[in-house]
Amino acid sequence: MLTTIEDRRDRVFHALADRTRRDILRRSLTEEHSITELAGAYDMSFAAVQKHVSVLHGAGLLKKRRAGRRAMTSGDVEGIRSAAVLLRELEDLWRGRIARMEQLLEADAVDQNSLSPHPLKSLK
Amino acid sequence: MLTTIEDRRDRVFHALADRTRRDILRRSLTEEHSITELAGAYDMSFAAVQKHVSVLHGAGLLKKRRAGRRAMTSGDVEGIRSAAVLLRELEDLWRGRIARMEQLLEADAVDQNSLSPHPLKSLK
DNA sequence: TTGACATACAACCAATCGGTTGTATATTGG
DNA sequence: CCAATATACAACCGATTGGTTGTATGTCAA
Repeated sequence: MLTTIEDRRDRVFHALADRTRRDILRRSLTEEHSITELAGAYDMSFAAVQKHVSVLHGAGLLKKRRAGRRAMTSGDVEGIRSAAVLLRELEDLWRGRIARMEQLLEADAVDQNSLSPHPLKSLK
Repeated sequence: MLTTIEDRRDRVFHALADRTRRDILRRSLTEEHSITELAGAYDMSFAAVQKHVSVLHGAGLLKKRRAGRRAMTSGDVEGIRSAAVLLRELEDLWRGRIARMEQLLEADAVDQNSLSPHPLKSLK
């Protein structure tokens, strides 16, 4: 099964796109919980919470550990960091645009007689 | 329309959970594009790309501007930051830095606004 | 040993998602 | 003016999502 960076990003952001899962993640980051414990906090069935835990686990946001008959879940901060890395990359891209705009403004200040359309559209 | 913080987080992470939308966002963060320009980059219909742009716009990740018959889109970094803020909060939770504050917040868990991260199980 | 408990998982369902095609409307260039 | 262009939007479709119930299995405690 070839799972790419983009596949994992899909899964991480999808897992974070549900408030129940975000809440489960919050609880699991502060302390370890069994699924039954977690299920007691929400107005839904045990199986539904179990599925949410499974989605978080599949995204690498939760770690699971067996303790007798209980399945203990705790947060895995690496998955969160992988999402933060992408957001940081996007912000850097945006900052790069600002840098380019400043460069263009300097260029325009030097060459004010150019009648040609703006050279930004030349990509692709 | 009562759109809470958690509603917006749902929309932001959902918008980011699709690689085509992430790519549109990357392009729009570096420079402004019309929807037709964007659509030319992907192996799908104009309408499909139009929907992706709409999802990104609804999540506050894209700004739209009318230029004659063209709809120009550019990235809005504030939406990205709002996602980054949540991730940072989760990391802080993991470090246990605001565990004590969490306890304080549990005192008024009745409050349904943004401070309550999840609609708690109904206590009838 | 034997219920009661905790989990796993399958089957099912309505709603949403990501895509399509088709149609309508506004704007532009020649 | 008029044809080409750019967008908007509705209707539809198969797949996925988020939930349910039901069943099976392993583990603990009395």
